Amino acid sequence: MKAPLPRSFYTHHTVRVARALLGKILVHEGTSGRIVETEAYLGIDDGAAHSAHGLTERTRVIFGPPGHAYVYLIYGMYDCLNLVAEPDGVAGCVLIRALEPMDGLDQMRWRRPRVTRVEDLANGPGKLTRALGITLGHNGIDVTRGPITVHPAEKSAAFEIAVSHRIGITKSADLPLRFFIKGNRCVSVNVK
DNA sequence: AGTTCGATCGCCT
DNA sequence: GGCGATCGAACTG
Repeated sequence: MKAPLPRSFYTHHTVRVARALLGKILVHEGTSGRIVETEAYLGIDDGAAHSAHGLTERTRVIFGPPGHAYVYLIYGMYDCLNLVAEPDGVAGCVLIRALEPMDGLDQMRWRRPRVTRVEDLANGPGKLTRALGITLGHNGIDVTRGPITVHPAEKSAAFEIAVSHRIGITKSADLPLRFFIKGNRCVSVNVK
């Protein structure tokens, strides 16, 4: 396993970070997966972003230093993982939407017992946090240190990046801010 | 203090 | 393809 991505990886425009995260490896306590789908949530001119209404207790992490985890509860029951981008003081984060499971398949199956196909273990933002054991308790942690970390791929594999509008939002719905590995079987939904 | 509604998922038809 | 679960943040008054 290579060293975690350094903070400088995250200190860029959110779109650049969202694209660069594709193909990287997300790790938590013996479970891991290849990131195959992301969405960018911008600090300005993005009504869908939680940071759109400014700095609050909830959005504090998004405005903070890059390379940290923003985890929030959606629909009262699912946890969603974001990685904070942009310099300290500037809002912007990347929602991790889908993983291709790699290590710790037994643990993932234990946490998601009704799933039969490997590609269904982590092909959604709520599914991947459940599969890897990521919860609200991880909000604000530094992913350059752990226990959640992100690593370069062991060997570089060529892939094509596809772009679409983001999934499940109503505000700023047409912005092309969803990025995924074209043709990957673990992408959450087929939307173009 | 009450209401609305969401960056989802899985079960039902 | 439709819908219920489940709860907290943000907004209304």
